[in-house]
Amino acid sequence: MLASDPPQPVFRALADPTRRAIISMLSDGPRPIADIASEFDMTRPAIAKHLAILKEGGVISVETKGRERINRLNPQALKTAADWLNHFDRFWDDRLAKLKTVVEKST
Amino acid sequence: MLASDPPQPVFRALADPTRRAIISMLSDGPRPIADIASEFDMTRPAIAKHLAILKEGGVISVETKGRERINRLNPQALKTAADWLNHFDRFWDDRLAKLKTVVEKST
DNA sequence: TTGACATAATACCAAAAGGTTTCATATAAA
DNA sequence: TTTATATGAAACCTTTTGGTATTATGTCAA
Repeated sequence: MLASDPPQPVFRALADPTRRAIISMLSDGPRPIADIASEFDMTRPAIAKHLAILKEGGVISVETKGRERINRLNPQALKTAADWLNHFDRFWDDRLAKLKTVVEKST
Repeated sequence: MLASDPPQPVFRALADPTRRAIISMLSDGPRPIADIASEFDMTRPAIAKHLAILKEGGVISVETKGRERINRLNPQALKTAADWLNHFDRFWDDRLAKLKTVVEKST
């Protein structure tokens, strides 16, 4: 059985390589905008736009701390996309798919 | 450790809801273009463009059969995207992540 | 061989995406 | 209280995206 289509904003957020790089970056811990922007050859407003799209997709959450805004990865949103894709894993890994079913049922 | 960024065309292919619907559709078996287009409220050329993008991403392969062109799902490309996302599963499912590691090592 | 069918190819369009620069605002620090 | 810092927000630009309609091409079938 296939998963129903996941919320569009998650896959939209994943569609850009800069945003995927930001996701990887934030998996090491939360960071403010300017800090993130310093790692890209791109202006800060451009990064801010990417962060806005990541937030729309629920991929990050933002916490204002003084004059800084801390961007924190929200991996649950990534799971939404992963779940959709993993429904196709029966095509590439039957063994693992079966094992996962066992694990999930044993919960 | 995180996966390196996967080929951009795969995630681009996944970014559109129509294309994801086509992927689901083709997971039931290969189909020609007109057949796919008949299930959407959209012209056939529009569907043909989506199929072209799916093909660029390696998500489908196309086989010409007489005057028909059969579109077939290529799940290996989906695995590329799934692999990238699943590297974050330590954030949402430690138990499953560990189990997968065991399974992969036992190969 | 003529006609119907499946698709390709082209031209065109509006809106969204991805970037820039410039300016405004709020907080921290001297 | 000034000044520097971190960010927001607006205006603008170019390219890409997602769609249309129209026309052309190749293949099957009567």
